[in-house]
Amino acid sequence: MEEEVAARRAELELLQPEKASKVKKKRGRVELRRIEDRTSRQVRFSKRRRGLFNKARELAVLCDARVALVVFSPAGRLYKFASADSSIEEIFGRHRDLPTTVNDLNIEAQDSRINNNIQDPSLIFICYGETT
Amino acid sequence: MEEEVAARRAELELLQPEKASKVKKKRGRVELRRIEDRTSRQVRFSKRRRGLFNKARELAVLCDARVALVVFSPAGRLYKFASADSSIEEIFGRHRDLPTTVNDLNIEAQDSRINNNIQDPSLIFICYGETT
DNA sequence: AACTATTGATAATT
DNA sequence: TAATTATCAATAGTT
Repeated sequence: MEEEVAARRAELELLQPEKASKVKKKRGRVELRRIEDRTSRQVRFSKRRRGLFNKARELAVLCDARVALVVFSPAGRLYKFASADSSIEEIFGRHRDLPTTVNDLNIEAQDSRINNNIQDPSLIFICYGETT
Repeated sequence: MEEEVAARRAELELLQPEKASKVKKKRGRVELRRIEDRTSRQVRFSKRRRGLFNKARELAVLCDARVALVVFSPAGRLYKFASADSSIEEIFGRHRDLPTTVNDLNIEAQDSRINNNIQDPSLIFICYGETT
């Protein structure tokens, strides 16, 4: 295995610099700005989203913290996590049919809080998304 | 620098296993369950919280995603992040004096949504915490 | 989608 | 309580 790596490196060094940079683009530090290429952005989103949610779960479990996390993908898909699962699920459960206007949202939000028996007053979490 | 590491390793290998395990406890995979020791738990919370929020910020910026994250420490302290800052800040701003009952929460929540001009209908995020 | 080199996060330690 | 570093985990680039 290590021999394969060494062989590959040797091979790369024999290439022209231009060619080598194409074969093996320098990674460098991750620049903290929007990724322009649409495909890369989506791929990175999938990878990083998974990582982020794992971290959130770990923090909640290991450290006995309450964590609520909501992410909308650029495409408008919704991802969520809450350590106080029952509360957030009750609230979310009513809103699979996502409303599209602010007025609708306000009305729905009131309904959801009134109709659900919220058990944990220290973490109330209401969220809506448009699936564009 | 590498020499120092090598020297230290060599030193450890000379120790008795019992002694060595005291000097250098095997890290192993992080077990996904509540950390019992209070101090460790708090230290880990601080470190992991910082990491989680960095990841959240990176996901939002790099991938142009909307991210909302709320964490309550075991001690009840509140930490939050939202990529749609203005929305969450408006909502949060009104609730520095944290209510303590579910009824209070419902009333306050209604007020906040009515009085704030919510600009971004695809990310509405209402959260309350008790500072115990 | 799966793999690997590399960076980044962090558990243990000082 | 903060700083260091050895190690593990996440992921950028590649296939």
